[in-house]
Amino acid sequence: MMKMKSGAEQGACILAMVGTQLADVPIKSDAISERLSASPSYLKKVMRKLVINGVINSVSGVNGGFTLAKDPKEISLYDLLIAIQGDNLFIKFGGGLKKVFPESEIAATGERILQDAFLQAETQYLESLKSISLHTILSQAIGTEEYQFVNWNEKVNDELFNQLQEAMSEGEIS
Amino acid sequence: MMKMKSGAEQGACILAMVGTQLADVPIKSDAISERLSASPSYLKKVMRKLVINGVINSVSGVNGGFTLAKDPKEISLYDLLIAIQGDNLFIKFGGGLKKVFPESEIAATGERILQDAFLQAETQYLESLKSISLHTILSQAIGTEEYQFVNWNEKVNDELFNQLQEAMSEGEIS
DNA sequence: CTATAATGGATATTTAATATCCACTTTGAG
DNA sequence: CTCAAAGTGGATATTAAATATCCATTATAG
Repeated sequence: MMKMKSGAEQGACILAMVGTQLADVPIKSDAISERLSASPSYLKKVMRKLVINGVINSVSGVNGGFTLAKDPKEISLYDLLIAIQGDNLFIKFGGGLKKVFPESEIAATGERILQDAFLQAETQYLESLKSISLHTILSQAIGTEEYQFVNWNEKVNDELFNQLQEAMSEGEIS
Repeated sequence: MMKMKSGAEQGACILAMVGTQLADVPIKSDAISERLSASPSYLKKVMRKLVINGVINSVSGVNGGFTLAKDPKEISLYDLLIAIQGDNLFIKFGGGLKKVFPESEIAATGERILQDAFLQAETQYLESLKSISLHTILSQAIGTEEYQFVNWNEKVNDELFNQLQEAMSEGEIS
């Protein structure tokens, strides 16, 4: 089975599907993994991360599946990334400098400076991602504010997307 | 042999040693790997990355070793990270969305938005790291501007660092 | 010429990410 | 109440990437 380059990209695709799914019909994980040609069991674990982090909701059983847990305007790339990657995202500095300068304050001071610097950088990174919401991405890409119009659980006619695109390029400017 | 958590931390330790080495005596890679209790051959490859990226210089042969390629004020954490990690640092988005919305512009537009957003975030991250120089870290941690005073190729008396610390805490404020 | 140190390629090992399998729980329908 | 469909969770397997080793080569000083 083909491997996704990164869990984050997979997460983005998941949100694209959950976010465009008809609001009252939960999307099944199998529908997503099929479309992404991704490992069904692993994809479920990825989706679970999104559930645990409050990005999507899940319901078990017949008619079960996944829905967005919040308004798409309240779901940012920050939320996506934190949910998928947790704190495994960035460089972590341990106590390496202690080997260079043992038993003096030099190592401790140095590490503090390093940690502050990277924390600062990480904060900038994450803050930047907070400004892009799922709503922004979907409405811009699809060209309409009513993007919850697909039932991915059924066979999807991909031509529909083309028609939509054409209609948009004539009518309104997104 | 103990493994370093991350190449970046190892790189920081390397720069700490090269940066405090007596200016006219190149430091040998074996002196560094011994002190860091790191794999000598792998550490050489890490150092090679720093050489290739213009952070340090190398000389082969007897009396050979490594020296800083630039003024410590001109070496930033950005330089370190780029040298060590290259472009493997961040999330990369491939063409995953094309599976969700095939053959329409939706995927292309979506990916462009995502890529822009992450590029923006990465830029913020890296720019932030540019503001911290090796000079800043060493002078702050050690407490003096004359930090190129160690010959790591010889047996180092670690007590010296403690004495230095004490002298600093009496005399000047760093 | 020789000893020392960095370089580079091929390969091995280890770790983390990805994937699979299966037993379990939850839910709605009949 | 039972059954089938769907998510959950744990144990484990596979794969890819990072780390490590080995060894032959090149560069340099004496």
